[in-house]
Amino acid sequence: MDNSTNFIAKLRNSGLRPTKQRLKICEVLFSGKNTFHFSINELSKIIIQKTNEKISLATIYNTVHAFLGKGYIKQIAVNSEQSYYDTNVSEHHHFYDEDKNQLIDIHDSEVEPVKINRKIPGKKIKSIELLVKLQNS
Amino acid sequence: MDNSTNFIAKLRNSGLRPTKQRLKICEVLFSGKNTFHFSINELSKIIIQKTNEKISLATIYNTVHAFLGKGYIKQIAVNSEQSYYDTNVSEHHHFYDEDKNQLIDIHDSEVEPVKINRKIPGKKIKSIELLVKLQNS
DNA sequence: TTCTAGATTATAACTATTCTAAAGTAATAA
DNA sequence: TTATTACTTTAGAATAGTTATAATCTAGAA
Repeated sequence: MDNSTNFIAKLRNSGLRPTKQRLKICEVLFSGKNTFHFSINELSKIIIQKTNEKISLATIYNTVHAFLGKGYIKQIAVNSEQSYYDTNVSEHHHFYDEDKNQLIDIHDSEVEPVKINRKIPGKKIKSIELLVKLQNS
Repeated sequence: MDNSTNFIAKLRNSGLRPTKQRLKICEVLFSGKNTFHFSINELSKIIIQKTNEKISLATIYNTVHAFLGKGYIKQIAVNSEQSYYDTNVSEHHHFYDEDKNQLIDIHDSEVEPVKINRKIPGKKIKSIELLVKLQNS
């Protein structure tokens, strides 16, 4: 059973039709051994590099939103210029290098777990994001 | 010595000309006893409410950038739809209520201090932002 | 094979933000 | 004061990221 078979099942199981485009995006996002961060534009370029074919921006946006909804990827709040996404959906934190415009994972062992001693009535915590902005020293 | 005198001195001391618009924005941002969060659009509306006059969006953007540069306010990374700013420049963290689109301060006593046990060569930490996203429970 | 709901696409539209260049104003010096 | 100059404000144009639209296409079911 190769990767593409896996992706077909993965998509079907979560109620998404395994279209050519979605499979291609799965390949790009989930075939490598490492997780990574990307913006929509970067993803578009990676797709062209790796597959020599272009997927329309609209479809990339649609697919990224669908994958977000299914929890395949997550969004990272960095700044308001563009959205960043992460193929690592486990709870973890980030350095953001403002000069290189680059996100770097912070591993659990590198930071004390964040503990919030306050509750907001009627609300539950959806996510905890820690962003450590870096500048040249 | 009233507020506006203070703001004139404040602006002059940091090398910004105390123009009518900048003074007005100072009033709106720094006269109240509480700090608060705002987007550019919200600020524009508050100015109109409080002074019955409109300041052009370009000037508001300019001024907010100038004030950011001088450290009068700080920016908060919430999402990529728009920028949020905070008149409380001390290091503290936030809840973000995604349903109400509202930021809520987390006080120091409500969270353990964040400690990062990792250094990135050639970089220094510029800021540590913790954002706790909330949803209806 | 046919049908249909869902998917893809190019492109238009929209929103937040930045740029431009003309007109206005604060600070300085005479 | 007045004149000069550099900085500021402004409307509106331009740009970038994202979302909406509507026509075409396709996966999956009948």
